[in-house]
Amino acid sequence: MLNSIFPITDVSGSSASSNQPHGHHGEQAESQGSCGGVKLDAFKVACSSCNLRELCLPVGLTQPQLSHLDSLVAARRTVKRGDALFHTGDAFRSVYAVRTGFFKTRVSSEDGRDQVTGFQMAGELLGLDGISTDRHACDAIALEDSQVCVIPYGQLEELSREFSDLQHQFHKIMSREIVRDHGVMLLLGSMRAEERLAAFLLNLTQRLHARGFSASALVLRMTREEIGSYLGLKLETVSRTFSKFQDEGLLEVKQRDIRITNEAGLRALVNSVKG
Amino acid sequence: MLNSIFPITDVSGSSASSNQPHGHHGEQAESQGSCGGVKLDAFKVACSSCNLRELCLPVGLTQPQLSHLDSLVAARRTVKRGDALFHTGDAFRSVYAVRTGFFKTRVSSEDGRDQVTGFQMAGELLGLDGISTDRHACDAIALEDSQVCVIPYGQLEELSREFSDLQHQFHKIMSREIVRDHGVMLLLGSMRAEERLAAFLLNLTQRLHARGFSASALVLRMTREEIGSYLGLKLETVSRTFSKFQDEGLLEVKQRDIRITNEAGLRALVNSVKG
DNA sequence: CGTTTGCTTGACAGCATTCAACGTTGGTGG
DNA sequence: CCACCAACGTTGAATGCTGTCAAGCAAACG
Repeated sequence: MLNSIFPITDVSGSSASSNQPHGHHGEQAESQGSCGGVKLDAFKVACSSCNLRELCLPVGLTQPQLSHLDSLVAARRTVKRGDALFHTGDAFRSVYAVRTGFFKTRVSSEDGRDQVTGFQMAGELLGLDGISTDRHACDAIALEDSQVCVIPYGQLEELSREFSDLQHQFHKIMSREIVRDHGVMLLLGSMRAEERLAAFLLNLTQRLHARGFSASALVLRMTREEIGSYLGLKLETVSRTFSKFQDEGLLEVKQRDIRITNEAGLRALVNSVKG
Repeated sequence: MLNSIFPITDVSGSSASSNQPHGHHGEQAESQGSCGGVKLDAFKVACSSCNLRELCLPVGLTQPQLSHLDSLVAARRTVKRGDALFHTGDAFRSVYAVRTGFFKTRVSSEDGRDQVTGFQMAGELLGLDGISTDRHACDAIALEDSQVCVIPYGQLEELSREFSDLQHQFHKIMSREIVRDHGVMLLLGSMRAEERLAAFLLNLTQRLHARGFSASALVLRMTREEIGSYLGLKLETVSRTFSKFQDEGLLEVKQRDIRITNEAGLRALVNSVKG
């Protein structure tokens, strides 16, 4: 039933309504060092043995290349739910690969409005915005207790000068983010509330499915307000649209537990949206 | 009056309503070869002597590095107004630097809607979306007769393995595109029509100013519909908003000729939007 | 167990869209 | 040179989707 590309450690057991892990707290008891006030896990977990390597930066690398990458990704960092991995304006030194947990990124305008620009899950990279000006251009906030691999950017550039495969994979990841952003523009610029939410749910389940989770049941890690911000809607509209989908038999909605009961119906609302 | 960072050849003379060049047709009479049905200019114009080098890929490179880049950017391509530089699905082989002219990029959903994702002017790069899947993920359409430098992507990766400065500059350009896209998301997700159009105009004039044009007078290269698509509005709304700005004394609008008469007033409408 | 935070729902208002008509511009060919 | 046509732009009136404001409920947290 689980079409696992790789086994996630400890998928939280027997819950029928969701097969997403709710915590991954087990590993965090490892010995931790500290560096500049942020907690860093001293234990090094090699990319070469990481179960996310088929979704993350190492895609397509050979074993020898992987061992070089291992020496680069020297530290992991734990970020508690609600805390920021980085803030707008922070000096940019590293990009981060989500190892466990869930993040949002958001940008803010001077007059206080803000916009969620993405949600990141295991294997996805954070911080690419910082290359442009050597300072981060958004906030990255953990939506649950999370762990990231710290990838010092200077060393990444260095290593990707040595290995064209790594270089190309890194470029692909940046390019994919651009393509994804354009898909979001299409969504924000031309879709109505129902279409936006349907596209959002299909995108989430597709990504979860690629990580071995159910394609039909999911637990939202974000609030209605955060969904609304991402989709350019108010939280009330998001809530109403969830209720509407439920009335129409497309979903079962219990707060953050969502079960898709008519995927074709959702798809019919969208017909598009890449990324 | 013209705060030129560099002199653009032949800024079209004495027009009071605009100091943007309307064509740059002069150079296109050069001898041209052909390659796969597309016109390629045989004349090689070196990056090292290009007046756009401070805005384009070569930013920050030394003379020796520049001469290497020169050997890479071997061809220029002419694209007539209305024609595509590339289409969605085309094989990705090169990125392109706009030399003269003006482009739009757009993505399309399966059900026919499309969204303009950006407008590109001299010195800006096109085609970065293609790295992700080896196929272009959008259409790039010339909004006026234009000329681009063809930068074979494989060779660019190669050369950027050799020169870290080039590598870093290329990464910066990709990152900047990501940051810009996030700014557009903020615009689409949280701003009202007036704010969107004000932000759009300020962004355009800022970029034109960086290229030596007036910060207050501009000629729009795109239709109301294209502006609307970019801003997530209908063309009627764009038109109405232009009229409203004119009534309020912020602009003088004569079809595509725009003169900003109260920049502070425009700025007050926005207070934000990067990119 | 109470407080806070998040979610749902209703009534109403407002901004942008839709539909429609008319005006303007630039190119083409008589 | 002028007429005509097509594409583009402007404006009005009415509709509708989403936002706003408000109230009540549910869940999470200490």
